[in-house]
Amino acid sequence: MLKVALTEKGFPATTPGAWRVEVALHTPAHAALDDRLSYTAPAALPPGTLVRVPLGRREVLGVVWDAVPLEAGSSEQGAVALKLVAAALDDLPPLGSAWRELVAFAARYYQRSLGEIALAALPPQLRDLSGVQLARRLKRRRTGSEDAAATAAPAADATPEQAEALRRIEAEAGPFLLFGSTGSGKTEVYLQAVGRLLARAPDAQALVMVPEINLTPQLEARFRARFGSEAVVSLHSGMTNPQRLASWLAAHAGQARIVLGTRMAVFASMPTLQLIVVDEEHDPSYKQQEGARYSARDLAVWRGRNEGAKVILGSATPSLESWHQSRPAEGDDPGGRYVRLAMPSRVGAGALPAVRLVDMALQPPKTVLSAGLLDAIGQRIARGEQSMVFLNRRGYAPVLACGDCGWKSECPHCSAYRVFHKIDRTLRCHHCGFAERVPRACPACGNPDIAPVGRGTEQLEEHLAELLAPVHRPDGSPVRVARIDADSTRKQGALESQLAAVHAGDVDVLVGTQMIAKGHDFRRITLVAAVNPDGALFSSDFRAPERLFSLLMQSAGRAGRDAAYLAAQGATAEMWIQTSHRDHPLFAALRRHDYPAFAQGELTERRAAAMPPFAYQALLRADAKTQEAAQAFLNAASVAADALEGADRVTRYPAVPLAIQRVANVERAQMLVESDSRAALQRLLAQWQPLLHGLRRTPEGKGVIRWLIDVDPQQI
DNA sequence: AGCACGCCGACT
DNA sequence: GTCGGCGTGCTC
Repeated sequence: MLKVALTEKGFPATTPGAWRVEVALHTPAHAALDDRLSYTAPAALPPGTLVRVPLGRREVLGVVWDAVPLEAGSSEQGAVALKLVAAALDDLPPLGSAWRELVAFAARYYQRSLGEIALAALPPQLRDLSGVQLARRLKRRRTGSEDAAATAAPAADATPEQAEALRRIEAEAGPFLLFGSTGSGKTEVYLQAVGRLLARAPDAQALVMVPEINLTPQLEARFRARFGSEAVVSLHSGMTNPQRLASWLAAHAGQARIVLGTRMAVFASMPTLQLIVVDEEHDPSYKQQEGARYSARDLAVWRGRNEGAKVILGSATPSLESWHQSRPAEGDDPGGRYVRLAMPSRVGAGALPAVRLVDMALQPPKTVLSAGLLDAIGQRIARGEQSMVFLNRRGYAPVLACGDCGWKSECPHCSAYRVFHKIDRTLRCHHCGFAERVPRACPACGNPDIAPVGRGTEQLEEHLAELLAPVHRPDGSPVRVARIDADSTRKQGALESQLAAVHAGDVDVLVGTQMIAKGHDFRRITLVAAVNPDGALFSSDFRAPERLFSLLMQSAGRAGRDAAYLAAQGATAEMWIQTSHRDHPLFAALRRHDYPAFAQGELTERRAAAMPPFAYQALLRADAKTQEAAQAFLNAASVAADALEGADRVTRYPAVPLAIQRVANVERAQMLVESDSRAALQRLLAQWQPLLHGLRRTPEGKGVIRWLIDVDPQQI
C-alpha cells in the first residue's frame, strides 16, 4: 500500500505534486458539481486506480480517470487550489479501460454523474476498508484458491434445438435472443455456451444475470455442479459486504471464471469477459428503480458490443423491445440487430397446460373463487397433487372501511389506502411503511362495525382453508394451505424453508403473489390459477398487458413441469384464469401459448400510437412540498427547453401528478419527454441538465425537494 | 449525498 | 441557561 510516497497532510497547496489527477467521486447528479474533481499527486497514477481523496471535511473513495503532468510553476488556471490525493490503493490492479468506458457510457446515457455510477459499481466495503486491510484481504484470496481447478461434471446431452442454438451462438456474432418456452432448457444452453467458452479460452470469463436474488441459489448450484465451486462467484445485494468484496475481487483478478448475479453484476470488473447471459431478459427488475435508473439488460448489450463479448438474452416472453429488435429481415426492412433463436419444445416436461377461462360475469356477485375452480383444486388434492393460486395483493384486504360514515383507511402521509393485515392486526401503508394497530371502532364516527373491503393473499389463504376443509388428502389427512409473499418471507431463510415445504409435499395449495411465479421448479404442481388479473387489462400504463401476459405465461409454466409425474398420475396440467373480460385478445393468445401472436398485436398498436419500441422516452420527475410547486418546476423546465438545440424533435407532454401523487408527505409530478430519435432525446437531456440546476435558484424552483431524469422508463 | 453552519423550542 | 430541530450552502 502507498508505494507512491504520498505526502503528509497539510502539505502546502502552493507546492503541489507534479501531477494533476482527475478523480471520479460520488457527487450526486443534482448537486451542481463537476463529476470529476482535480487533485494533485506526486506520481502519475494510472487511470482506474482507486484513491482516497479529501472532499470537504471528509475523505472519500474515488477512481482516477485521468492524470496529466503539471507544468512547473504554472498556476493551473489559478481558480481552485488543488488538494493532494491522500492515498492510492495501488495493491489493487487499476480498473480497466473497458470498465471505465461502461461506467462513462452509463453515466452519460442515464444522466448521472460518473462517480455515482463508478462508486455504486464497486463493493461498498472498499469505501471504508483501509489499505492494510485490503492488502490482507487480497493475500488471503490468493493463498486460498490454488487447488481445485476442474471438478467439472460432464454436460448433459443437448436436444437438437439446444444444439442448433449453441451452434449459431458459436458461429454468429449476436446479440442473441434465445426465445425458448418454459421448460425448453434455456439454462442448459447457458451452461453449455459457458462450458464451450471456458474450454476454448483458458482465461475467459462469463457473466450470467438473473432478475431476482431468490433465483441465484439454484442457478449457483447448477453452475457449481457443472464447473466446480472455485470457478463460480455470485454478486447480489443479499450478500454480506465481506462476501461481496471477496466475489468482486475474484472477478476483478480474473480468478472467478463465472460471475452470477442480479442487475448490479453488469458492472462487475471482469478483465477477460467474453460472454454475457441475461436470463428472463423481459423482467422489469433489470431496470433499477432508484438512484441511477439504469437497465442492466440494455447495458449488457452495450457492454458486450464494446468488449467483444457475446450476449445471450433469454426469455419465453421477451420484452417487446427485444422481440422487435430480433425481427427477421422482410421486404424493405433489413430486420433487427439481434439474432433470434427459437426453442419451442419442452424438455422432459408435460405439454403446456390447458388454459381455462372462468367468466366471472356469470358468477354470483362477490364471488372470490368460482365453484368450478374450487372443485378442480379439491380434485387435485384428493389425488395428492398440488395447486398454486396467484393474487397480486399482499395483506388481508386492501382497504378497511366504515359502512356508516364512509371512512376509509387512508394513509395520513400518502395518497393511498393503508392495507389491513389481519395477522398482526395492523393497518400498513405499503408506500411509506406507516403502520398502526387496527382501530376497534371507526376513528371518524365511532361505529364499531368497520369491515375489510376487497381481498389480499392473507384472506385468500384463510378463505381457501375454510372452503377446502371438507376435502381430504389421499391418506385422509386434512388439507394444508400455505402462503408465500413479501410478508411471509421477511425473515432470513424463510423463503427457502417455505419452498422446501412445498417441494416435500407438505403443502397442497400454495397461495402467493407473483413472487412464486418466477423460476421455482415444483414437480407436483398440476394446477395454477390467477384469481383476479383484470386490473392490468385496462391500466393506464401501456406496458401493463405485456407484463400481465408474461406473468400469466410464466405462471402457466409452473404447472406440469414433470412429464413423468403427470403420466403416472394420469393428470393434465391446467391454468385457470378468472376474468370478467374473457374475450380480451390477450387471453386468446394465452390460450394458444402464442407469444408471437400476442407480440405482433401489441407491436401493431404500439407502432400506430408511436410508442416504444417505435419511440424513445424519458421522464422528468420533480418531488416537492406541494403538487403545484412540483408541476411549476416541470413546466418551467419545459419552457426553458424550448430554447435548446433540437428541441423541436422532442415532444414534451404536460406535467401530471404520479399515480400515487403523495408518498411520505412528498408531492410528486412528472413530465413525459419523447422522440422518434434516441440521439435527439439524448442530446436534449444532456443540454437540459444545466438548465435544471439553474432553475432551482429561481422562483419556480422554490419548494422543490429533488428532481430526476428516468431514461427509458418502465412505468409511466 | 454528507457534513457543516445557523437561528428558534423543551429540558439534562 | 444549553441540546437539538432541520433549512441552506459547500465540497477540487
